[in-house]
Amino acid sequence: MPRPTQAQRKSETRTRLIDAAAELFAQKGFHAVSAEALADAAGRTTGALYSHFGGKEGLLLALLDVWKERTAERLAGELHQVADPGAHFEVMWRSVTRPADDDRGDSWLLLETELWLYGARDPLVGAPLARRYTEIRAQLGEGLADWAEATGSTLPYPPEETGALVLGVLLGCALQHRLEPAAVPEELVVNGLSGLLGLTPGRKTDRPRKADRPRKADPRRKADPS
Amino acid sequence: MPRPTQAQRKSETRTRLIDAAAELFAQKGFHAVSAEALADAAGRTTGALYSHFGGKEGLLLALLDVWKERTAERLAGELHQVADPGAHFEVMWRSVTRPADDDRGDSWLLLETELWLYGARDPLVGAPLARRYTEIRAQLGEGLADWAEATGSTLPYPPEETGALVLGVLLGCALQHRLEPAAVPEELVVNGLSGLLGLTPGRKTDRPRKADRPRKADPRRKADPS
DNA sequence: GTCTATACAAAGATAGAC
DNA sequence: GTCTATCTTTGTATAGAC
Repeated sequence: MPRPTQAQRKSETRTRLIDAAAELFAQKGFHAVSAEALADAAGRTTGALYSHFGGKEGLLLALLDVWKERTAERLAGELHQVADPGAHFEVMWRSVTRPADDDRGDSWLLLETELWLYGARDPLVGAPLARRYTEIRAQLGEGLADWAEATGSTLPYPPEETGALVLGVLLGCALQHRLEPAAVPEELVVNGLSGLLGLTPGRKTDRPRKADRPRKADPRRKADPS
Repeated sequence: MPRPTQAQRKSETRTRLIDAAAELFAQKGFHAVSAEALADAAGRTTGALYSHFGGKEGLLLALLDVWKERTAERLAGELHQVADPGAHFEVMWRSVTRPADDDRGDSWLLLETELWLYGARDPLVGAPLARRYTEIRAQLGEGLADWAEATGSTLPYPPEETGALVLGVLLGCALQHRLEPAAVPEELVVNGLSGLLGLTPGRKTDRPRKADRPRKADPRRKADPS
């Protein structure tokens, strides 16, 4: 870009600031990041930040919009290859727990939680955030319903509710995984999701749904508190 | 208490500050609460806060300890009546989503998330927090394993992993519920948890699991069996 | 549209009196 | 142990030059 126009520079500044916000909000949290730190990370100054977004909160809202789009794209991409749900869940789980591959690798869960927390306290953020979650549930649930329809199987819940449960497991397990990875092995989550939807857990192969009970691991050697 | 001793007053101040911290950290978030606001809410001044805890962070750590105990007690209390898991899950779900009954009513999820977020960023908080989650998983899993043993049924996963999945569903669904309560009805969570553990879902309503289910993209209101 | 400089407010933290 | 008073740092936000 030898000659960036004004419009280009403006757009570039917006992007830079939003990216910096995604990074820093995830890493340190909204309130722990100063406007100056954001501007610095974006290679600009606070003046530019205020000019574009009116302040930190405006930047957060803009970030939320971008975040919405990115999530939609990512989900659509991952849901596109409609393999069996087992491999499917594996991909989703990894996309939620991946260490630091791309920019929103490990930060993803942190930013997600940061946004949730902010949204739970401030309706101005909570409303669009709630809409976003609804869209995720819908995409997730309809993807699975499509798969079920294609394979002739049936899901035990309607699509939106299926999406809620799947998203719930992924989120809740990811939170635990972040603090103690060993406590939530990938296989457990994948099997759990399969079992949740009435598919046979522990069996990613073409096993009929209730033919055999899941591998009832029988390590009953825990302390007996009686 | 006509004559509070020094020790009593000291203990009282600690308690007051910790309670205020639980309340305010949940409501506004750690960084959004000033030391003065905490002291005010506790009926003390910042001097007392620094004297007791050395600062806001020390107060957070103390709060985490208390939080651990309270969670353990609460879980133990709720797990004690070993009815069937269905009613069991119902109680747990309600304890996680209750509006504002007692002090840690609605605030519970907020504070929980706030602590998680802080812990994910700061190992000093993350380590004890991780231990706490491990204990919760253990209590949860062993309670269910006990029940399974008592009724002769078998769980598809070992106790700790069962606890991880159950806690995951509860947390992940609670996060969604907070933003959009209608999207995560209680029945869905209870049925989901039952299905997850290999128990028959849909048990609360004596309706067979595949009774009627709206097709994908069917805007018809789903049959709400209640 | 962006930068420099700065006014203004708020928070963290401490010293010393009681 | 607790309070009052205060010091220092940090952050928000804006005004005006380029």
